[in-house]
Formats: sequence, C-alpha cells, structure tokens
Amino acid sequence: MRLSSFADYAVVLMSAAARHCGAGAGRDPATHKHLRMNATTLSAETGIPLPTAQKLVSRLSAAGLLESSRGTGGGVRLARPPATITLADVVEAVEGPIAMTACAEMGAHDCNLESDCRIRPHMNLANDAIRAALAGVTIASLTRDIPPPFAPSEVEKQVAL
Amino acid sequence: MRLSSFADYAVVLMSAAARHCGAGAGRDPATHKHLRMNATTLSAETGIPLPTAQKLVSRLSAAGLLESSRGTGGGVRLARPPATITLADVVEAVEGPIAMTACAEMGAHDCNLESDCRIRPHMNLANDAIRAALAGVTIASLTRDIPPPFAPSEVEKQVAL
DNA sequence: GCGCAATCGGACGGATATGGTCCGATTTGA
DNA sequence: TCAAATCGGACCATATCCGTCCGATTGCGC
Repeated sequence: MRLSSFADYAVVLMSAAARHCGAGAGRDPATHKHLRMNATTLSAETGIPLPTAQKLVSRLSAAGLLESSRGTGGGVRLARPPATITLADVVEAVEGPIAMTACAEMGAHDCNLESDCRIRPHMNLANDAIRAALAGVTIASLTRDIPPPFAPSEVEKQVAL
Repeated sequence: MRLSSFADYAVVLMSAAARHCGAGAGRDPATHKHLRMNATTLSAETGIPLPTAQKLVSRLSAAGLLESSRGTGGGVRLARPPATITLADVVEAVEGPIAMTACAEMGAHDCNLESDCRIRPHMNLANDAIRAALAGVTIASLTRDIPPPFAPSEVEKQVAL
C-alpha cells in the first residue's frame, strides 16, 4: 500500500520541473539561456540519483507528461500546465494503472470466479476513491505553500546532499 | 500503488471468516461442532494456498483481528463484529501502516530536508484520503450483495479450484 | 496421568519486481 | 563536418515478497 520509490521520486521531480519551467517555456529571448531542465539539473536539485532521474524523465516523457528535446542544449519541460497534471497522472505514468487488486486492472480476467466475486465491486469502489484522492492534488499545488528552493520528499539513503 | 497479494488474500480470507463465524460464536451447542474456522478450511473455501492462509491467519491474529485457539479442535474466529472491521484494518494488519511515502510513516525522519518539504503535507492529505476510502468499507459489507458460497477476489495462478 | 493428533507459530529458500549502473543512438551548435 | 551534450534503452545487483517446510504448543481420547 505504499507507492514505489520511483513514483515518489517522480512527484518530486515533476514538482521541481514545474517550479522552473512551465509548459511552453522554450528559451528566454533576453538571456538566450534555455529554460528547459535536463536530467542532470533535476538530479542535482532534488537529490535524486542521476540514473534514476534519467529513467524517470524517460518514463514521464513516454507518458506525455514531459516533452524532451535531444541534442546539445536539449532537455525536458512540462508538456502541460502544472495545474492540469495530478498525482494520479504521475503515479500512473511510472507505476502503470492504479489498480489495488489485479481484478481491477484493465484487461485482467484471471480471477476464476470473476462473475461471482462479491467483494470486487467494493474493491473497485475503494479503488476509485483512491484514484480520486490522487487526482485531487495537482503539481501546481505542490509548488506553492513554502518558499525554500528545493525539497525532496524522501531521499533516504542519500547521505551527502 | 497496488496492495500486495497478501493484503488481497487477507480481505478474501476475512470475508470468508465473517461469513461463517461471527465474533463470539464459540461452538454450536446443538451439533456440538465447532463454528471456528481453521486455516485449512479457509484455504479450501477461498482457494488461497494453505501455507499462505496459515501465514495470513498468523498475522491477522497478531493484529487482533482474529482470535486463535490452538490444539485439537482449535481454530480462528473474528475478534470483533464484521461491521467494525474495515479494509484499512485488514490492510494495515498484513502490510503495516498505510503510508504512501516513507515520510508519512510513524517514526520515519529519514528525509534530510523534512522541515522544508513542501509536498509532504499534500502527500499526507492524499494519504489520509486513501486511508479513509479503505476505512469506509467494512468486512460486513463484503458478505452481503451476492449469495454464492464463496468468491475469491483473485486466485490468478490457481488452475484447479 | 499420558500419549496422540491437530493446530498455530516462526524459519528457510526461491522468484519476481524494483532500483542502480552503464553504454549506445540521436540531435543540435560551432 | 566535427564534436559535445542529451535522451533512450539494455544490463546487473539488490531487496522485497511469495510459497514451502518444520517445530512448538495445546486440547482431546484413552
């Protein structure tokens, strides 16, 4: 009943990305510097190990939450406004569909007594409630509240910052 | 974001136990047969592998959800009325405290920037919502609805019943 | 009072999934 | 055209979880 550390990291990473470069923010015409973030920058800022950050960027891009540009000066940026991205989106991007029981998954019909299952509708109800809870929190809301520059939710085994 | 198969099984097992022997149901004075369920019976009825069912019984007993009696004719029964046992209780019994992030756990203070964490309160909010969703479903509600004698929620790799 | 049988309880080993590391493919800028 | 920097995917170590087994304990029958 705990989300994977990947999902946890993903939330932190998306939050950091939202703080620096919103959707549509290409490059600053004045400074001519890129507003995009790359995996290295995000890693340094959040404390997430670089390889893990790269993997997360990859998955989040594949899920359509980040837009990536390759080559020199490339990087990633949010594909949508932070207010339209929810925790449910992020979690599903890295962990797959939110389904507490295997029953609840899309095309899963492995349950041998599926038609007679009494507790399944209740499970689905709870499942929907959980998804709604996650969908109620947007990335935008995570960037508000407290000023400090960075704030990893958990960097347990990270000794040195 | 999926609960372990242990937790899934535990729900099925508790549901089966509630269907047969409610709290306080000792032995039937007429038939002189025990109303208690043992791990073997529960296993046969739910399709849960016997060793796993034993393990679940053990954990659920330790958590105070089941009362176990050893020796010949022993077995287990619900420690409380089914209406007072929720999915949250069962899940916590077998999976530990419901905490999406490591931050949210009881005595976890591993986050190196704990005081500055901006997303933690939001996570806790979502966490509470999830727990509330699970706490809203009682074991008693799982025994209603549909008549068939048994109904495992998922017995994926179980070929023969 | 004693032995037996049945049960719970904990310990061990294998398997799956996760997290971390590395190298190659691709693209932009000079 | 060359070179640098980036994303993308493949590989391996680790940890957790699941399934199996054996021992400890208790109550019944003799």
